[in-house]
Amino acid sequence: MAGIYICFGNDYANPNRPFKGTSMIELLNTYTVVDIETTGLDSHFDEIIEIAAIQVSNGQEINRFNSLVKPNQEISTFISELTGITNEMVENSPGIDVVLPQFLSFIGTSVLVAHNANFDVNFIYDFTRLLDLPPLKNDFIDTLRLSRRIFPNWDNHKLQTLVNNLNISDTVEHRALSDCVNTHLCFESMKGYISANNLSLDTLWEHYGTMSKRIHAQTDQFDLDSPVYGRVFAFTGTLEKMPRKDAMQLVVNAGGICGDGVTQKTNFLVLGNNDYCKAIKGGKSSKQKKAEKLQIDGYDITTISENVFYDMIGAENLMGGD
DNA sequence: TCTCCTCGAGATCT
DNA sequence: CTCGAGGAGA
Repeated sequence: MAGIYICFGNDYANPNRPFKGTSMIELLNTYTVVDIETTGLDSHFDEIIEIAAIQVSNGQEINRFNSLVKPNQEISTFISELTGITNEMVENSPGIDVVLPQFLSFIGTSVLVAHNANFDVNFIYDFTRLLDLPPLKNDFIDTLRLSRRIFPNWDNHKLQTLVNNLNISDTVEHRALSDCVNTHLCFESMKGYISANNLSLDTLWEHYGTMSKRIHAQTDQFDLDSPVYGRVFAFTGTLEKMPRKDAMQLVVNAGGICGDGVTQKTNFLVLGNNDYCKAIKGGKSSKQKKAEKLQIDGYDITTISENVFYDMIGAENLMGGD
């Protein structure tokens, strides 16, 4: 599908991990599944002992990465029993300083998929900083978050539970590559469940915030001279050339701001096809009427047609020129 | 009525 | 971390 990129993440930047990517909910077909095994839960004190990734294209695995990692500290018996990874096994394995650059090269800039993705992403992020590597910026999809939303009645949403309930396997191995395989299958299974049951991300997240809140910029490099930059947009009616949320995406990618309704802060109201309200008195939507009133009252708001909107967004943004 | 915020409860990862 | 509840402000 077209480049819709709905993110349902935090609006505020994480002060401890300023370059960390966004937790997005998007049913992508091309992504990289990642998983790590560690000596414990705390990325400040614990270390990675195994790291794996699976490159997925069109839903299918096309490549995999897998490596044990020798930590500086001893692996506790608790972790050895949990994962099956012993001190002996990692004795001759490379350190994280060797493995992490290879891993980062493998995942590139792809969107990551993981179960409780924040755990893996935070761990990897912190070790990129520790080793003075470029910080992990990849956006990511959390299958934990997705399963909680799709199956709210389940007792829990551990990977083990997903694997069982989705009839993928009986047991989970608690090894990095094995968990990647399971997470891959779980994600594909949930995507299938959504389409098979005529669900969609919009319906699943219908009451979470508002549409405009769910759309985040795909870039942090804005053209400050764009007529869109820093301006507040609202939409009314159905656009002809694209879904409204795609148009909102264009706005925020150009550094603009989207609102759901017309307020005193709105600068532009984009008029789509309003056939549906022909029957309404004056043939104008409530948003259009409100915009006209605000304009009369002296507010900086202009109603524009869909075509004028695309002109404002500008060929320089869509065609990569300057 | 709508938007923005703060806060607390509840999970999941090894 | 995520999400929803409840309050402040318009």
